[in-house]
Formats: sequence, C-alpha cells, structure tokens
Amino acid sequence: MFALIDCNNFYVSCERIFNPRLEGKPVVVLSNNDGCVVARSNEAKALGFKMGAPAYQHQDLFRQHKVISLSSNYALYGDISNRIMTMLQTFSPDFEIYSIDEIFLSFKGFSEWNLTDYGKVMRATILKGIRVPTSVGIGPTKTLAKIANYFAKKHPLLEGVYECKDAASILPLLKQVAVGEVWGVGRKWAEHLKVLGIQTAYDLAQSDYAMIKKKFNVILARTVLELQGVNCLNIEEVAPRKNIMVSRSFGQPVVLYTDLREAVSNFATRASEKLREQHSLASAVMVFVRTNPFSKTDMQYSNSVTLKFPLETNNTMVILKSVVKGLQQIFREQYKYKKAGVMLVDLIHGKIKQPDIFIDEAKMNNAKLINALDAINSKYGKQTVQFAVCGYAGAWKSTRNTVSPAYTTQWDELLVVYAN
DNA sequence: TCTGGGGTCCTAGGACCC
DNA sequence: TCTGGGGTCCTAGGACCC
Repeated sequence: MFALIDCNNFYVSCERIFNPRLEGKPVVVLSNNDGCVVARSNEAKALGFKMGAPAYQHQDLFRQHKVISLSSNYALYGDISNRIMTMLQTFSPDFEIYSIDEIFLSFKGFSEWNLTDYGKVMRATILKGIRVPTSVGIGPTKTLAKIANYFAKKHPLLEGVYECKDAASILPLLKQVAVGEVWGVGRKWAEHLKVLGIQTAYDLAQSDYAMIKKKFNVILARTVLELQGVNCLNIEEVAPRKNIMVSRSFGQPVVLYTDLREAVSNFATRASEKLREQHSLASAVMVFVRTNPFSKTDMQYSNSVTLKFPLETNNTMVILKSVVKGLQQIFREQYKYKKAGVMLVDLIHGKIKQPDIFIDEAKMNNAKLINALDAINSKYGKQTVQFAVCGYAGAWKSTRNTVSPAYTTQWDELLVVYAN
C-alpha cells in the first residue's frame, strides 16, 4: 500500500502560519513577477478564481471581494516544506518526495496496521507541529492513492483521510471521477479519451491496455493497469536533476545589453550553486532571451544558443564566461526583452567523469575559490560576495509587491510580537 | 501596463554505422 | 530486372507533472 500526503492550498497555508489574520479570508498567492494565481484558499476557490489566472485581469474582482493577494515567498515555502517532509518521513522509512507539497510513503510490511487511523495520526501531527492542513490518500497503487487523496479533499466528512483498501472496492466510485482528474491524464489526452467514449476514471480502468498503448503511449497504458490495482510505479529514489534551469520574467521590459547581461549572469550564478548542491558537473549551458509574446504591438524576437564547455564543470566563472559569450551571440538591439534564462544541460554525476589529458583541471576548476564563495554566502547570506558582472542595477528584477517576510530563514525578518 | 518557473518521459524521424 | 537487414545516436516536439 501507498499513501500520498499533500498539503492543502500549500502556499496559502504557509502564509497563514505566521499571519493568522488570513484565516477565513479569500487569499491568493501569485507566481513570480506577480503574474498568475498559483495558490488559492478555499474561500478564493469558492469565489471562482482559477489556478493560473492572470492576476491583472482580476484586480477589480480582488478589490470587490476583498481578496488578499500575496507575492510568492519561496524561501518560506521551501523551508516549511522541508520541515513537513522531515516529520512525515518518520512514518515510513520508504518515501518519495514528489513535489514541494506532496510525499508518497510506502507501507510495505504494514499489513497488520489500520492505515486509516495511521493516516489520521500523520495528519494531526503535521497540523499540530507545523500548522499546515494536509490530505491523506491511501491505496494499493500510487495512482489509486492519488484518487483516494482526491476523495479525502473533496468530502469533508472524511476528515482529510481516505483509504482505498483494494481496486475492486473502489471501482464503482471511479464513476464519480472525471478522466481528466486521473494522475497522468492532462487536458489533451482527456479530450482525446472523451472522443473514444472514455469519460471517467471508471471507463479508463475498464479500457484495454493494448488499445491505449497503441493510441497513446506506454505511460497512459500503465495508468490503466494502476487503476486496476496492478502496481507499475514504485517509490523512486531522489535522482539528481538532469538539467538545471533558472529563468525569470522581468518586472519591466529590458532593452539594454548590459541589463540583460546582468540578468543572465545572476541566473547563471544561481544555476551553478544549484549544480554544486547536487554534486554534479555540466557539459554545456543554454542561454535564451525573448520578448513579450503577449504583446500585440512589440516586435517579437526569441532565440537561444547552447555552448559546450571544454570540460565538464561546476565552476561559476567558467559558466559565466560561456553565458556572456552566448548572450553576445543572440542579443539584438531594438527589442524589448521580457524574459531570459540559463539552463545547465547534460549533467554528469559523481565520479564517472572522463579526465582530459590536455586540460589542467585543477587550474580550470579552481575548486578552493568557489568553495570559499559558497561558504561565505552560506554563512552571511546570499550574494554577500558576488561576481561584478552580476551587477547591482537590477533593471531586470521581477515585481514582488506584496511579499511576506522570510520568517524562518532570515534573522532580520523573524516574526516580531508586540506586547501591549 | 500587467500573462510563472521549474521539471520528466516518450516517440518519430533523420543521420549514420556495418 | 533486381535495390537488405540490422543497429545506434541525436534532436525536436509533444505530452505530462507540480
């Protein structure tokens, strides 16, 4: 058996931990650059605000319904997530952190346990310890655990926990689940399936594996088996990333080469840090820029270039040089740039690296200097020491009009309690 | 004026090998 | 007149996830 525990309205719930005034009110959290709605409280959902909705189109409705909209605060959400995941890992040694707000647990060897009760304990533990509400779905496959979680969320009487004991008993209930709600079925496939007369999770569970594999692919065919209770997806080890991307939309259109260079240099620096955190080396770097595709009046331009490193590297200086060289190649005057990004690609891991007899690796990677930079920035805060090319003009910076303090990760932003 | 930022996997097709 | 039968690797594009 598997459990899927996920946090309800996660970003909103994180904000509510330190700001109880948000309780009971419609709250939305916006994406970077205050662009789209990416989390909604139940009250905001009830008012009809949709996931992914552009915020600027709803300003009037926000005012009308006194919706509180917050910029996203990933430093806070990441830290809260770590605390929750650490607590949940004590409930099973076999776990998989699936996203910032979801974790799978395997209950292999728990056959004598009352898992519904166990789920209630997990839920209560997180609520008491972190003050974040969760939903717990339990089932014989990961896909059925996801469905159980869907029921746990949907029906308040279940008090946040639902256990699907076996595939046969849940089968009739699958008629209540639209096929698009099934894990692994997105919008396109839901449409395609409906044309074939497959409307609900029940219909999909009754479909023929070979037919689905032929008309779609092996992934969806596996989902059919999973819905039938045949376990195809196991708990996965956390693998190092195969690509690392850092990109941002700009708060204001950026025109100057120097501003764009500053932006991509910052992205490259951050990407290099992430690369070292997971102990990998990159073979190449891709840099891209683009104008605002939503603009009907601006001239459009979008381009990218990938540069290979002479030798796999995690060295910020080497990466910065390539990124600036790449930007020089793709930058064109006269455009209003809206977004840029850097992706480290073809990452290699561990000790499998092939040495190159023509390159003085110690000199090239200069590990001591980079380690010192990481140590300083880790101890005294991000960007205590940075490369000059990363600049300080900040013309490219994203808009964050209503960001909450980093309550748990910055000493000078700790919650202050006044005694009257 | 204002529309996010990450990831993964699979498949088809082309180039190339013997 | 007749034009094989295997492979691999790479890339682009499309789907999915949160």
